[in-house]
Parts: sequence; C-alpha cells; structure tokens
Amino acid sequence: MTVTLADVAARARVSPATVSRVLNGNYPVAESTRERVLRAVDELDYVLNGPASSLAAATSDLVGVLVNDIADPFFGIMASAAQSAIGESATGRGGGEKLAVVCNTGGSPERELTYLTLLQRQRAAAVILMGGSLEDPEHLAATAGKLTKLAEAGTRVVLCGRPPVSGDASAAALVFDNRTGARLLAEHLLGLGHRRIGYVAGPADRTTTRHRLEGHREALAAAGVAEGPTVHGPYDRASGHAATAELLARDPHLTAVVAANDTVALGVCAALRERGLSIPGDVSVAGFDDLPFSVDAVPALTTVRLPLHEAGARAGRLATGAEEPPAGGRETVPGELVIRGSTARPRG
Amino acid sequence: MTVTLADVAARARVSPATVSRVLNGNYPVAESTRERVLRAVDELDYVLNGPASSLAAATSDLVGVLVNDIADPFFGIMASAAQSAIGESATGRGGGEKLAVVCNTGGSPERELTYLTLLQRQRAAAVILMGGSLEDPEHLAATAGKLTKLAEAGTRVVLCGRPPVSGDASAAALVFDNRTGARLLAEHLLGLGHRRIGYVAGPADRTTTRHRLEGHREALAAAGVAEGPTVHGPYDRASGHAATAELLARDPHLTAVVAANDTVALGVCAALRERGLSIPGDVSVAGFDDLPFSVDAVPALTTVRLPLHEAGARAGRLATGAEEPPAGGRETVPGELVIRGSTARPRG
DNA sequence: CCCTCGATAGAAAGCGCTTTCTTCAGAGGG
DNA sequence: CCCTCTGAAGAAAGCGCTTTCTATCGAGGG
Repeated sequence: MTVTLADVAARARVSPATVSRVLNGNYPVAESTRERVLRAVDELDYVLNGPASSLAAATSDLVGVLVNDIADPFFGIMASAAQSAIGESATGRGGGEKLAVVCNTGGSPERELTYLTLLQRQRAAAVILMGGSLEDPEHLAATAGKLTKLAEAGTRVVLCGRPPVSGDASAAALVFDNRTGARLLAEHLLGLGHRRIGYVAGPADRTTTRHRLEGHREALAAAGVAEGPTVHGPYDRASGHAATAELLARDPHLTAVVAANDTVALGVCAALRERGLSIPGDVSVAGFDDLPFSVDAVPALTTVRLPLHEAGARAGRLATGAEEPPAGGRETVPGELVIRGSTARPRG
Repeated sequence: MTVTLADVAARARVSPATVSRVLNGNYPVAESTRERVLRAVDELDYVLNGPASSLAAATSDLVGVLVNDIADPFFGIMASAAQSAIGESATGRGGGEKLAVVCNTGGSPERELTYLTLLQRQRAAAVILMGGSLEDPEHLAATAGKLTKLAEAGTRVVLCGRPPVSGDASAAALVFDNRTGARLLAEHLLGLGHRRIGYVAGPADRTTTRHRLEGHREALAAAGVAEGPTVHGPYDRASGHAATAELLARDPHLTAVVAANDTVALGVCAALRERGLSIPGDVSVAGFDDLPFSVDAVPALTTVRLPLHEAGARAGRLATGAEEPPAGGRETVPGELVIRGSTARPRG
C-alpha cells in the first residue's frame, strides 16, 4: 500500500540502514549511493513514517507552543515569531524541519495539562509556554511536575512571558517586566497631574495581572497618591467596556483609566465615548502591550510596548537549542513606555 | 527508564493486550480488570507512547490546522474555534483528545507544502486549510496532489475559506462568498451616491483577493459606474496606509475607499486623517471581515461580517467527523453587510 | 451430563524505522 | 606480498504499542 523505507532500499539496491542514513544525514554515505537513494525516494514518492521514526529514535520533530488565546494578537504575534524562528533554525529528523505547532489552552489549566500530556506522549522535542499562568498553587504544582517530567524526558522547556515555576531550573524563562512597565505608565500619568486613576485589571488569579497591578500601586504609593477604583475582568474589549461603567460609578471624577492591555483599553474608550466623555480631554486612557491596532486607535493609545516579536523569536531559538539559555535560566525582558495621544494633562 | 505499557501490565497482573484495550476502550474488558489496570496506570504515572501507538495503529491523534498568518485575528478566530470544536467532539486514541495544532504558513506555498508533508508523515487524522490560496497553477497542482495523497491515506481534508481544488472531491470545503459580500458593499456605497470609489485590494495572486475584486466590479458595472483606482498589497495596516496615498494621487476626488479587509481599512483611515480628510465627511471607508476591533474604530467601520467563529467550528467538526460534509463536498458561507459610521453620503 | 456458545484475556506477530555491531573491500605500511 | 586500518554498507535487534488469532472458563441448551 504505502511506500516504506524498505521499498526505497530495494529500488536503490541498498539496505534499509543505508536509506535511513541518507535521510538523516548523520552518517557517512558515499556520494554515488546517496544519489541513488535520493532518486529512488523521488521516484517512489516516499514519505517517511513519522511515528515509526520517532519510536525508533525516541524523539520527534514536534515543538509545542502553548498559548492562552490564539485569537488574541498578543499571542498570535509571539507564536508567529516563535514558529518562524523554529523553522529557520531547526533541521529535525528525516532532514525536515521541526514541526512547530501551537496549542490553544484558552487559559484553562486543565487544557494546559492535557496539551502537555499530549506533547509528552508525542515525545516532543520542545515545549514553549506563552503568557502568564494561573496562580492557583495546586495548578502550579501540577504544571511544575509535568514540566519536570518533560525536561527529564529530554524535552526542552521554554517559558515566554511567564515567570519560572519555583524550583524548576530546567526551563529557560523569558519574563516580561510587567511590574516596571506598569510603574512607568503610572508615573507618566502622575507626571501629567492625574490624581484619580481608575484601573481595569486582568483576571485576578493571573501572574501578569498581579505584576502589572503591583507596579501601578508602587508608583501611586511612591507619589503619595491614593489608589483609585480597580475592576478585574478578562483580557477583552467587553471587559473594558463593562468595567468603565463600574469605575465611573465608584468615582465619577476619574481623570484617567489604565487598562489591563490595549484590547481592554479599546473597550474603555468606547464606553467613555458613549457617555459623551472625550479622550483625553475628559479622561486619559492607557493600555499595555502596544498591539498593532493601538497606533490607529483614535486617539492613538499611550501604552507599554512589549517586544513580542523578539521575545517569541528568542523563545523559538531557545526551543531548538539554536541559542543558549540565559544565565540562571531566566531573563527579564523590559517594556517601553510609548506616549501617544490618549493621555494628556487633566482639565483644570 | 520510562514506564511502558508492559510495566503497567505486570503491575496489574494482566497482559499488555489487556492494558491496551482498557486504554483504548474499544474492546470489552471486565470492570474489575479495568479498574486494576487504571490503578496501575495511575500508580506508575504511565504516559502512552504516542509514536508507538500511532505506528501500530497506523493513525494518530493529530489534526493540523494550516493558516496563512497566525498573528492575524482573521485566522486566529477561525483557528481558535476549530480547536475548541475538535477538543469537544473528538476522543482520540488512548482515550485522550485529539491534538489540534495550528501551523503558520505565512502565506508561503513552500511552507504550506512542507507542513502538509510533515502532517502526512505524522499520519495526521485530519488537516484543515484555512484562508485563500495562491492562484499559481503549479502550486495549485502540487497542493492538490498532496491533498489527494492525504485523503487516500485516510486523513480527512477540510478547506475553510478557500475554494476547493478542481477535481478534488475528497475534501469538504467551506467557502466564504467573498464575491457577493463585496458586491453588497459596493452597492451600499453606490446607493449612498458614491461614484468615485478607490479600492485597496489584497495580494494580486490570491483567490480571496480576486473574488472580492470581482464582486466589487460587478456592482460597479451593473450601476454603470466607472471603476476607480485599484492598488494591491498585503493584508496589513501598512498596505492600507501606503495605498491611500497612491489612490489619492490617481484620483484626488475620491469619495470612498474600499479596503481588502478591516486591518487594511485601519491603515486607510490613518492615512486619510493624516492628510486632514475626515471620515466619512470627506471620504467614506469600508472594510471586510468585521474583525473585533472594527466596531471600536473611530468612526466604527462599515464592513462585511464573515461568520469566522462559526465557520472555524464547523471546520473542526468536519475534521473530526462529528459532522457530515455538505452535499457535493462544498458549501458557500455568506457574508453580511454591516453598516456603521465610516460610510455616509458624499458631500454635495 | 455433554456440548456449544459468549465473554474475557493471553500469545505473538508485526507496524516501519534507527542504530549498534559486523562485515567487507580497498589503501597503504612494513 | 601480507597485514592492519579506514571508510562504507549490511544484518539484525529492537523501539512500545495494537490487534488478530487462540485459549479458557462458565453458563445454558439438548
């Protein structure tokens, strides 16, 4: 039925071993033989049997990229960059590329574990976890256990935009400095003269949310400014929209709103406009991440740019071993304050 | 080293065959035995060896989702929906879920073929191709050949948002009615009184681009209105931005611009504003797809909504066999005109 | 009371590849 | 001219699972 390596061997009048060696290119083969084999491969239209290959070699070409939400450009950009980097730097078994696959956890810890198990089952070459994690200790422990097992089995583990699990030195981690970013943003607002700042945070149980919130509070505390109202919600537009009403109900005199990210900020802007409030005339709005559409918002969003593309690419290279992991296994990636039209001095 | 099925068998005092049957649940096993086996699995922390399983069974749990650009929400939304649908409807080998993986082709035909080969190699259970394809006959033929081979090998092939390759009845296809959508949009503009309409099209060699353009032209022709300037470019913001200058150079009196999609439309809006032109006061702008941010654009974008989520989910179910393919293997998915603030009657 | 049948479980033969261990042929050294 | 050494290729033993074919044990039917 299907063409096997043995068929190719017969056609090229060599042993299966030789064909395998030609295909994997990890053993000296005479040029003439190699050509004969490759011709046979071509003529028979042979396709390597991946499972068989992985079974015998005890590894596979699969690199798993786990993201919280594939429809969110934040993850899309990082995943895309990682996938490109992996494609460029890696030559897998069978002379082919590594197969970088992205798996959408939807932020659910169960699905995250399911995918990790699936990848473990496939004997994946590497796993990249992108985005912040839940802070639930039980989940954290389960994940840490899985990651340790994966590492033991020879799978490279890379964390991108997520803090390393305590005690897990086997994984390389790229950590966004959300805290400092949020602090810079708050300082910018404070510098403009804002004293009543509302905050639309992400889901309460996520590391990213906490870090951003902490940075924000640090800045306020340092300036001796009282914290404004805070509302939690998912990282989407609807959340920003709904939270704005809540924020204004708690403090009708807000002069600025900081959003969990740019998508949320868009929702905030929409809600403000619906109430007849102008941006930044009546209320300043700031986001986070600097997603592609943020520069086109009206007014353009002040935000904190995270080098998503670079981080993703870096994670990809770490996953393939094309790049050495940072000393200590962990590296902090800074964000950069980008000031645009959505923030200005408050009235009066 | 690693725990194998034989270890589990030994521990549960049964044969490997029995363990396999318990795990796959496709053969009657006495309840007491099953429990004993499951306990052993648990105690030993056993993880099935995917490659070995796939090799012996000649299929795998992998479902490949190929997209042109994972960082583009258009694909992100569809892929996300497909992945959810697959996760819900499918119980794969080993009692686990199917592993839906998304692969980013970056719109490159070579990468598309590479991924298809890789998936073929993995004996994927199904493959979903999302988004329009290149129209290059050579590439089309190569892809068609690959897809036929995949289908022959028992892999389900689903096309989502891409027309079926001629003569390939083995694939189920969900086709967006780009032509009608574009026509509706143009008719809307014509109805408002626009007679000088610029068009920022997608890449010239893609089916989606051509269909949208054709629908647009149909409407103009039917109304006896001369075609305005057209510029081609990629589906991104920069393209819209650059194209706008070109469009205005070719016809400074344009009263409307139709963009290849919403992302491009955002670039168009930005460029118009930079030139001091108001939207829709001076120039109306329309997009396509109705991406999430479009409603938040200022003014909100008039566009053609494509049911991306539904189509993606449908594709996922087709891929797992949870849903029967449409009669004839092909189904047309209509778009819906969504009129918002970015289009209005032209001045005068 | 013997035989047949249904329900379970075991034995064993692969699935298609990789890789270690050998073999073999020729090249050069003594 | 024989022997050792090196480079190239073959033989064969798995990798860990699935699945067909058998075997076994009771339970009913005749």
